[in-house]
Amino acid sequence: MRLTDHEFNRLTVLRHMRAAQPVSRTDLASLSGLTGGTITQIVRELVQRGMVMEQRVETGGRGRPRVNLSINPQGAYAVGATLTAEGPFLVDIIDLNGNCVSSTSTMLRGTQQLADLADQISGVLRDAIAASPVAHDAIAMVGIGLPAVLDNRTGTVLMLETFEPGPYPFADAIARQLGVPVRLDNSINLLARAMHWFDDGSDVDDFTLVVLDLGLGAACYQNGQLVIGSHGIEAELGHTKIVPENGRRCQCGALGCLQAYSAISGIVGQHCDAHGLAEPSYLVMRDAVAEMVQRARAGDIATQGIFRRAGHYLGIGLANHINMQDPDRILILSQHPEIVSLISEALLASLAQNVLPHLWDQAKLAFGKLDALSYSRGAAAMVLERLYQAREPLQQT
Amino acid sequence: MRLTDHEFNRLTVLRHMRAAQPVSRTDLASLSGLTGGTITQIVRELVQRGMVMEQRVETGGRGRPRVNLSINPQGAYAVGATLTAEGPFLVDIIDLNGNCVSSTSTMLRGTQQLADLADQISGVLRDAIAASPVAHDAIAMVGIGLPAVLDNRTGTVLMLETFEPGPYPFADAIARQLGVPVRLDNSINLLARAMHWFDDGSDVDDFTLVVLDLGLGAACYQNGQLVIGSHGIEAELGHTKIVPENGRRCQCGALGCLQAYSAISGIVGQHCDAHGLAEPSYLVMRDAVAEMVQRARAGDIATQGIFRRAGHYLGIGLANHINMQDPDRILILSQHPEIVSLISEALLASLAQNVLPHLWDQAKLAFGKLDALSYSRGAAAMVLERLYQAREPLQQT
DNA sequence: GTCAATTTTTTTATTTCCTAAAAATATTGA
DNA sequence: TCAATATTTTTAGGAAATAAAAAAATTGAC
Repeated sequence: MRLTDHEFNRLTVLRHMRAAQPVSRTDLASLSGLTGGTITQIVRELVQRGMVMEQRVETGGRGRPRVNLSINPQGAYAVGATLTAEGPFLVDIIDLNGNCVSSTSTMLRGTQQLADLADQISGVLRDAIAASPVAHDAIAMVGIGLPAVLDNRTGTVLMLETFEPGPYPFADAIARQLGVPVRLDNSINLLARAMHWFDDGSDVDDFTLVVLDLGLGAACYQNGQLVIGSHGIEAELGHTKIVPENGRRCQCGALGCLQAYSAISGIVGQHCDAHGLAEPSYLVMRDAVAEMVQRARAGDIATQGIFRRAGHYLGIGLANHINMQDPDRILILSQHPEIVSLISEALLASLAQNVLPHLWDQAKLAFGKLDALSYSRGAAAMVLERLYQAREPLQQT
Repeated sequence: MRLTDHEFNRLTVLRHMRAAQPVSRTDLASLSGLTGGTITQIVRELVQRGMVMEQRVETGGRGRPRVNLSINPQGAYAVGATLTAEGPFLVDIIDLNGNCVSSTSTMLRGTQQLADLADQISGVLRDAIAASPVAHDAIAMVGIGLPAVLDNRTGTVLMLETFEPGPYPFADAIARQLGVPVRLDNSINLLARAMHWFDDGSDVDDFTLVVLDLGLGAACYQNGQLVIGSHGIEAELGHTKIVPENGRRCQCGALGCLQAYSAISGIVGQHCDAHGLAEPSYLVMRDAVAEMVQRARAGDIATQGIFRRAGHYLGIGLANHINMQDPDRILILSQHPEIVSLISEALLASLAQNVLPHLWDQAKLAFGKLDALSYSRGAAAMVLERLYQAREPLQQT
């Protein structure tokens, strides 16, 4: 869906305001390229809706003093929720600056019915909102992230592992029970949204986010927009093929997937292969890799080799992506910085070797720590983007 | 550069007109979602500019008869030119329907100076236009395709093999000498533009074009726009890495590139490796591969193996792309259908094996023949797109 | 033949939203 | 007190969309 010029301008103004806040109207005009009159008009609307605050400023110089504008964190709240791979369902209530006001984690009852899952989630959300200091009608929208194949425009879940296959109108089901609009997206897309909206990514319009966790996923922004393939699926970096012959078997059934070498599950899996152990379940995978980190640090050559290979192959996978797409920046996120530090040397060498010379610049690459809140912030970012596009007032209060 | 709403609407109307011509205003309104009044206004401008013709229609039914609209092929002409990998410089003059009016091929004098190349090209273009039945001032614009790294917004060449490195303002240099606006793009991007504007791709807004020739290239359309990375380089499918260890050396210097296995140069190269021959030059590469085709057809197991591997690896490379980007369609073009038919079985098997099940559908894939005119049609398409965005009259006649 | 019915196209009134320029506002320093 | 100055708002004007009314061009029934 193409935004109208006006929607686009409004979003531009808000994005500049977020990045530069507090900032005057005049500065916003020069940042955005719009005229002062237009800024006045757009800002007036945002102030009336309670999303933006004004604040006098004593400049000391001559002339009419500027009025600084900033996002009003209390202007509205978004609920960001995530179903994690390991089970707990996280609910955070986020203000307009991306700060968390309240946070809960709930273990859901096992089920294979998407309808049942939606029911449970509705209940958890209702409780979380009730228990929070935020009034129910100050919640503008709910954003939910799922590790699923889904259509984020309609909020329909197509495929969620261990559940009966969809399509199921997940967002609608929850919205009906909760009485608040609900938006849905894939977990990794949410992280990318969080980067783009709240973090360093906010001034970068073309970047790729790589998440090195139990699995390996990626999401791309291009021209300031999340790239969504024709099936609405995130970039499946983990299932690109790195080893063409006799590769390791991946959970997806294919052979030689990057994930089977460079994701945590792959790293642990290779270790188990070498020692004739059964691969541990997801629940203890993090413990297993922590032990491998110890070994590698203690000088275990074989284990070091596994990490080195993980870095080398991840470099190939990323190089392939860079050669195809030429993103401006790449950000690798992980919950486990110690893993990143063990693989980064091989990764950089592999990138330098495999990316086309014109396309390679080390400054492209950055590493970051993934924390549980990022998902919720992403869900909130998705909601904010939607809110800012809309023109209705936020609250009925 | 974001189009304004009006520009976008104008382009939308023209695209629908092209695809459905001849077509009435009313039908255009429902196709485009715009109101009749808007269509009247946009079409009036296009008719005044001479780009669209009206034609009465006897419907037989009741009511005011519809007036059919179609693109006026003689409304303007675009020059499409290409510097081919093997040397000849092709110049075609193309009408607004993409049909070729006049065609020349010239061998340029060898040089390493981009300025010299631009001079030669200017001369050839001037002669080609003079020799054609089209008046000089009916030429609205010149589009040139180069197998180069370049910035297509500014018409600057950054890197063209065997030439001194840029940046060099190639388009400006030619435009100054010729007195006609000039646009530049990468050759493979041009092919994608030709597909999107003139051919089957015109109703598909997300597709990937793969060109299997001496090298191996690709270009992607997403949301009806050519995807251009942050360096303006086309998707370097040929330099994605398929063999992670001890792969063949590629012209780019790296090891294990897809191009070293699945491009014609790679196919011939593997044959030479096996027989201890020196790799032939680009000029006789096509003869060499033709001989290999004969051998394979005659039952030579080793040669068949090379083609099979080419297909298998191309399948992996494409699967990686599909898993990352999820394009709606994939079109594989080649000048040599016989090569495609030798590799297609292995290619399809490899795709079926390596693409994630949700993303795979055989209908996605199509094969086509690449003819020399396609490049020029692409150059013309680039020019037309630009023309349609502009609002000045086409000609000074 | 005339005219009601019908379909297509154009016109008109209205709205939205931008820009440029003028006006208003709010402050400091001479 | 007011000139100077910087910021913001207002105003007038224009581009381009929509919805609805009007106009145009034809057929078929009587």
